[in-house]
Amino acid sequence: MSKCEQCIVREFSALKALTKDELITMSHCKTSSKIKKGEALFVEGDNVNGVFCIKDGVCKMTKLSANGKDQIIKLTQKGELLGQRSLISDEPANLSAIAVEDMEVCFIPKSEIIGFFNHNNSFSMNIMKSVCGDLKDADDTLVDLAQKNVKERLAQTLLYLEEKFGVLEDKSLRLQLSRDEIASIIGTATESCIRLLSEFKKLGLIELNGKKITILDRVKLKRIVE
Amino acid sequence: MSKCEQCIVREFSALKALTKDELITMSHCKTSSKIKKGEALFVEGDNVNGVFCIKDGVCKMTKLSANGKDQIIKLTQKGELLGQRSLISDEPANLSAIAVEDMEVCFIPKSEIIGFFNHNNSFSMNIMKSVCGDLKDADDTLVDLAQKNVKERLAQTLLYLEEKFGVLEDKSLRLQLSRDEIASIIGTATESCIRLLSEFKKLGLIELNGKKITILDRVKLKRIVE
DNA sequence: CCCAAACTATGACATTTGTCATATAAAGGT
DNA sequence: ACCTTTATATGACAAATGTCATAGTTTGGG
Repeated sequence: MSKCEQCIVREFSALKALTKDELITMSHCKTSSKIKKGEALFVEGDNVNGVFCIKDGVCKMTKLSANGKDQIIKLTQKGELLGQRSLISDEPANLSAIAVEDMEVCFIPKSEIIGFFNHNNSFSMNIMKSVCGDLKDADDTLVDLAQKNVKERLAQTLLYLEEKFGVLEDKSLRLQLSRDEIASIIGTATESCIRLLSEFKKLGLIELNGKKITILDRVKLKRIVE
Repeated sequence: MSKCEQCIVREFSALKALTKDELITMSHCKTSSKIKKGEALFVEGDNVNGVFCIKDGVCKMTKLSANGKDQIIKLTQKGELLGQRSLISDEPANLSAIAVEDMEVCFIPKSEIIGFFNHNNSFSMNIMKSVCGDLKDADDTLVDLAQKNVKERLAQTLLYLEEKFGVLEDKSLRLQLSRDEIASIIGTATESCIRLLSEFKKLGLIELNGKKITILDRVKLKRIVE
């Protein structure tokens, strides 16, 4: 059992407000696990009963639409927490969390979090700010989905993936998603997504190499987004 | 200056957790005002510095898109609070709040709310649950925008307007929005919205009389939504 | 009461996007 | 290493949606 004190999650999440004593308590009640790419941390409707800390890897938060397609609502990575909303609302998960890379996570039971919540004002404030940040992001995404066309949304998503997850040594996007997953972020058919990626490639905006995508012309992509 | 104790907002919002003493304190620091249809309570980027209680009327929360069109993110009515997210995040408003009916509101300054927040656990929990509810709604709307077509979204919106705001004596929707506003909820061009309303009318699903919309066939509308 | 401005309605057409079919390429299990 | 499955790619076409034009209708201010 490793200590929570040095954990990357502490550095980037609401957990940074915890005291040394609280961290020690947490070290004793947490459970660590490894999740393989494609596996679910939880799915819509599950009672999560706690919060996950992502020590490594990336997962997609998805929701199944009536038409049978999954929509990706959010990508969550190393250093972030999962399941805060369910915990506060005291409701089953509204979204599924599926690993898009192999992950390492810790699970902290609800009772523990509630305890910190009630005794550490700065911790509860952090959690609330994080939920508020999610709400702002969701509202912004909602406007883009309603008002931008597919091409604009694709350009925006490529820039977002570069900004949030960075690039590899060869300059290609670090987070490698399938065409299907990219389509599921921008809310379009897989074929439309593939077609537009080909178009961007022909225009010299990006380079494609299997799953590797390299952004060649940020300025023109930004111009497409507007 | 009226008392807050009997106010409808207390009944339906996070304020129900306030004690008698807190309500009295609030009565003394609140400011009431009337907002005419079309006027703004606040706009994107404003420092709101407090929370609005809606005593009467309805307002739309909108965000301006890069293409110059407003997107309606949420409709808020009598009994609800406004501006919670900005207050918690300590950020300028992400959305504008514009009256779609004449409104009566009270404004409670930030300092007051923060005070309740720090001393009344059940109040802060209520506010958090309310923000979490907004997040869930936003995520759900996001999936609908991404995966449903305009016809499905229009049918869904009509049913939603009936459910949330009810009907008048003549069975028409109580909340009367312009075609432009309806289009701005479902994220489409005004003309498309008008065309589909005409189509629904021809199919006998609804009746149109100026701004009045009457739902005639809930079952078929639900079938369109899926 | 009248008039300008805003809203509603509809046609014609262009553009965007989705669907189906098919071919090739890549990935993963035994 | 082989084979099945899955992912990527592209064409052809249909359907959905946006845009522009125009006309009738309603609304609100003076």
